[in-house]
Formats: sequence, C-alpha cells, structure tokens
Amino acid sequence: MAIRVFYFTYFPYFCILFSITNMLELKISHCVAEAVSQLYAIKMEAKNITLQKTRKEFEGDFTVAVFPFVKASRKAPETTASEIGNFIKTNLDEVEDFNVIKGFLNLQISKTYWINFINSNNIDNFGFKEIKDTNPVLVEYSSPNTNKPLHLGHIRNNLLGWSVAEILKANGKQVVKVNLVNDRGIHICKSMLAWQKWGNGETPETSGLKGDHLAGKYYVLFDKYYRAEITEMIANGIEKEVAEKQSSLIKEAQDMLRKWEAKDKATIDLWEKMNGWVYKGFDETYKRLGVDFDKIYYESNTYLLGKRIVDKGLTDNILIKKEDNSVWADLTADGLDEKLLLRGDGTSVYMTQDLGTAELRFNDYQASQMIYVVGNEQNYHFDVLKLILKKLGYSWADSIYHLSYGMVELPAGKMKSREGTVVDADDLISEMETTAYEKALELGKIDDFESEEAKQLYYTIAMGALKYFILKVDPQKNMMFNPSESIDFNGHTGPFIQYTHARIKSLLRKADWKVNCDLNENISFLTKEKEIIRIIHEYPSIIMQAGENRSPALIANYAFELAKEYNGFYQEIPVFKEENEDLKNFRLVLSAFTANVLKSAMGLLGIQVPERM
RNA sequence: GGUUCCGUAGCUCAGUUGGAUAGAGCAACAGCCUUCUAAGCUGUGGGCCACUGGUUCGAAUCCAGUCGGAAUCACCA
Repeated sequence: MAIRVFYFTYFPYFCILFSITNMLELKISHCVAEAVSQLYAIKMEAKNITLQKTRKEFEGDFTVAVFPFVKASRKAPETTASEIGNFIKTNLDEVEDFNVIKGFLNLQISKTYWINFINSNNIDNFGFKEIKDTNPVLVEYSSPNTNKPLHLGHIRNNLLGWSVAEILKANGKQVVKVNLVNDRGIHICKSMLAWQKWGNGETPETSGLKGDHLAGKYYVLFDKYYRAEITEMIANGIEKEVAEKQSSLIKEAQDMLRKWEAKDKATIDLWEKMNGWVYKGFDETYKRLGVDFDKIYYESNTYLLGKRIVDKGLTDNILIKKEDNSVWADLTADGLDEKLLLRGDGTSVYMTQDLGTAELRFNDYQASQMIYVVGNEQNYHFDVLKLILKKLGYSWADSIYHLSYGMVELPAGKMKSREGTVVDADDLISEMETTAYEKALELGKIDDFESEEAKQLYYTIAMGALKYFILKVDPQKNMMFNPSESIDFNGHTGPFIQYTHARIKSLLRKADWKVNCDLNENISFLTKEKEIIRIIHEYPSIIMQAGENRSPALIANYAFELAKEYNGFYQEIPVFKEENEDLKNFRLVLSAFTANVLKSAMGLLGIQVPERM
C-alpha cells in the first residue's frame, strides 16, 4: 500500500505520513483537533479524538461526541457541537454538512467523496497493503501429535493459524507458516507398542483406515489394556500410583522410548512406518481444511535442543542446579513458580525443547515476530517461556506472542480423547458435506449443475459453514459446539455470505455488464446504497484491526454486516428496472464492489465463494 | 489455596481504544416468490449486560470486592 504525503491547506505544518486506509477518519480527527484549538484554545491530539460511525437512526456518516470540549468552550454541548461543525464544514471539503443532537456532532460526507472513493478503489486487492520485504513474522499452528487423528479442537487451531497468517499478509507482513510436529515421545511409543502386540500387521491398506485413525486406534487400545492391568493390580492390593508406574505395559513403552533414543534399528523402522501412515492421513485432512505450511519442524530433530541454552544460563548464574543435579529457573520474584528445565539425569522437558526451538526458528528466519497459535491451557507455559528467554538475555524474547485461543466445548463439557467424546475432524467435514448435499437437493439448487460442479459446491458450502462457525467467534473465548444441532446454513453463517456473493455474480452475468467505473457524479444515491459504500469504505481499517488483534472474527463479522446490508438493498432496489443508465451502472458497480470485498474477506478466512449456488 | 481468563435475550454469539434508546442469528409467531437466485427480505415478542460499590459530564466497556464457570500451578506434551 502506497504511503501518501498529504497536508492540510489551512494548517500547512500538518504534513503527515500515513496510510491511505483510514485517511478520511484521520483528516476529520485532525480537523476537530484544529477546531478546538482555534475555537477554545485547547490542545488535543488528533489520535485522542474518538470518531465513531454515526448510528443508523441518525443522519450522518461520522460522529464526534463533544462532551470532552464543553469545559473549555464554556458553552452548552449543542452550541459547542455546532461551532465545531461549522468549522469543519468550512475547512474540510469532504464534509458537506452536519447536524447536532444533544452533544453529538454528526458529520455528513459529500457525495463527491464517496463517488471518488468507488471510482479509485474498486480493485481486487482493495484494503490490502503491499508486502514489504522485511524480516518475516512466523506463525506456528497445528502442531499435532502423531498418535491420534485431528479433532475439532485442532480444527479451530488450524483455521485460526492459517487465517491469522493471511490477515498479516494483507497487512503487508512477510509471513512464514510453521508447523512443529510432535512425532516422538512416550505417547507415540504407546501406539507403536500396541500395534506391535495386537496389530497383526494391520496397515491402512488392509484395514481401510486412514493412517492417522489407525495409529489412534492403537493408542486407544494401549490405554484400554493399560487401565485393565492397573485395575487388576489394584485388586491385588497395589496402590494406584504405584500400579501406574509399575505396570508392565508402561515399562515396555518406556523401554521402547529408550530404544528409540538409542536409535535401535527395528524401533526406528516401526516408528518411521507408523508415522508415515499418520502423515499421509494428516496431509489429507490439511488438504480438506485448506491449510498449508511453509516449514515443518519435527520434534524428533529438535527435542535435544535447548540444553545448550540451559547450560549457558547455569554458567551465567541465571539458572540454578539442585543437589539431585536437576536444573531450575527461579521465577518466584516475578510471581511465578520454579520451573524445571533439566531432569536430574540430564534429560530435557517440554520447556527446554521450546527454548531450543524458539532460538532455532529465530536464527532460521531472523523473525521480527514469532506467533504461537496454542490453546489457552498453555498460557502459563508461554508466560514462563518468554520470561526465561528474557532472563537469559535474548533480545527477541519480546517478539514471542502467544495467540491463545479458547477451548471448543461440547454440551457435555471438554472433549476427551480417551472417553471417546471427541468430534473427529474428518468425520465432521464429511458430515458437513452430506448436510450441504441434502440441503441443496431439498432446495432444488443443483438441478442444472454438472455432477462435478455440484460436488465442488457441497464442499465449498460445507467448509464455508464450518469455517465461518468457528472463525466468527473471538479467538480468546471458549466456544460451544453442539453436535446434535448441526451447523446452520441460514442466518449469521458462511453460506449466507456465499449466497450473497453468488447472487451478485448472477446479477452481473445477467446484466452482460461492461465495467464502467467512471461513475457519473450527478447521480444521487439512496440511504441503503450509501450505507453499503460506507461499510465497504471501512474494510481497510477492519483488516488493520484484525491484524493488530490477530482476530479473524473481526473479518467474519464484518463480512456478515456487509452481506446483510447488501441483501436489504437487493430486496428493495431493483437494478434492471432502473431506466437511468447512470444509476443502473452505479448499482452494478456497487454490487460488483460488494462481491469483491465479500470474496476478499472470506478469502482471509479461507472460505471460497461460489459463482452460483 | 495462588495466578490467569470468562459471565450480554431461551440458545449461539457481536458490541476495538468509555458515548445517543445494548445488537445480530437461531428458536417462536405474522407477512413477502406471474418482478435481478426465498440458502433471501420485512415485522412482533424476548435484557437488572452475574451482583455490589467506585472513577466521570457519561460505564456492558475502566478500578475494587462478591458470587458463578473454565484453565493452569507435572521431573506429561
């Protein structure tokens, strides 16, 4: 996005650089600041002046609440607002009129401004900033374990991570999408051991199971036998805690982990074989979800990292060693606890590895920021991670940002793999497709579709519904998913917005319309039309906010607002019946612009919009 | 018990840095297809913004406390 130099004629030393995206708002803010300075001799920073959208029930486009100025003006709020309004009207071309209600100054933007806005911005990448060639932002997301298939919680993670990455790109950031695959450890050995013991050589091919589901099956099987063994041991009078540690199964799994770490050939072969199945399964799910990665880190390569960092921390007396040789970070002075970094036997823990991988990826990319999309159950972990890195003196510690998102809850509570209450990702996507198919059939939507196009449409709508359902919720909040009430296709949903887009496209096809973006300035538009323009005008600033807050929800709710407004227009105002060619052209341009922005916004969420549905 | 996050309509959610009479969708009810796609539009009903106090011209929003829920405080990841 080009940075534009701009200055006020009446206030020449306001020669400010800023992005074009919210130029109008900035101009108005500056003008208000100048007004109160000249009228009441008070200094006010333009950025401290709150400019809001005028509420629908009042006339105007932007509103300034003048209450903060009445002390200085020593006049009634109404008078103060009128005086400021007059100042703005005479000094700012874009503002053609104003009205005052109580202490609220409602400004009306000139038609010329809106028309120029449409004429010069109706382009494909409207609202996007040009990507600058600087140090990239890393976004880590997904980060699955290779012992079980993905579930609804992972879906939220993947959709969030992918979308946030796209939103950052739209904000001009260079982005690297990173996945850190947890492919080793005791939980992986559990699946391996169970398969070895009870699998009879079963493979994805022989079983017809997707590789990740096959591995998950044996993970569950391990747990079943493990619990049975413990139950039996308890019956024989052994304490539960003791039984859990003495169980022959867990000992075998631990033994397998030791063999893996010793690079025992047979163990490594088995590990590679089973992980291979899982990756194939994951790839399929990722593809259906439409997410991708620029770089995949494997924990089997990184799990030994971090020890060197810890050693250095010891030498520098930042970390402490206890008598059993374990190494700790004492964070009690910062209100946190002591954190273990190396066990007495010198092996590392999760935190140690994360210290190491943070340094690794910083060095790999010279990242300007490292975002971790990880559930809010790990808030403490990331607080500690940042703090330790800071204590160890890494300048980039502050560039770590934990994008913490809330859990997906079921009516029965949290999802638990072992209790079989998880909503499987693959199953859910398939169910959504079936629902989309049934719905389309019921509505007679696909009667003239080729089978391939119809199939594509079910997928598009199914994913639109699913992705929108998840992304419209503020990331940091927990969200509820009720499997018995399938995700809606009407109302505040993805398909609603997709439908609006398809409708516009149909309109444009029928119009056999040739692009004429040079709108005639003499047209007059109706309230509904102006409202659509105003919403479109907001898009660049919504992208910025979504980037700053790392929140696809802002984009999602914005797209709904625009689609809803457009549908109202579509219902009430006919396009083809309009005899005035300039007006007809304007409505088509407005429709096309709306379709563009809907497509763009949904694109940031990873949602396709169909040409017809 | 300590720390953090959350509490808005029957349900699911908006409400960005304090601003006008708190908004959508779903569900319920009543309308709108010889007219650009009815997966749409219009209307009705539905609220002590958990509670109490404070800050100020003004609080769902900021502060403190209370109550309710969640997460976390592992030599698991």
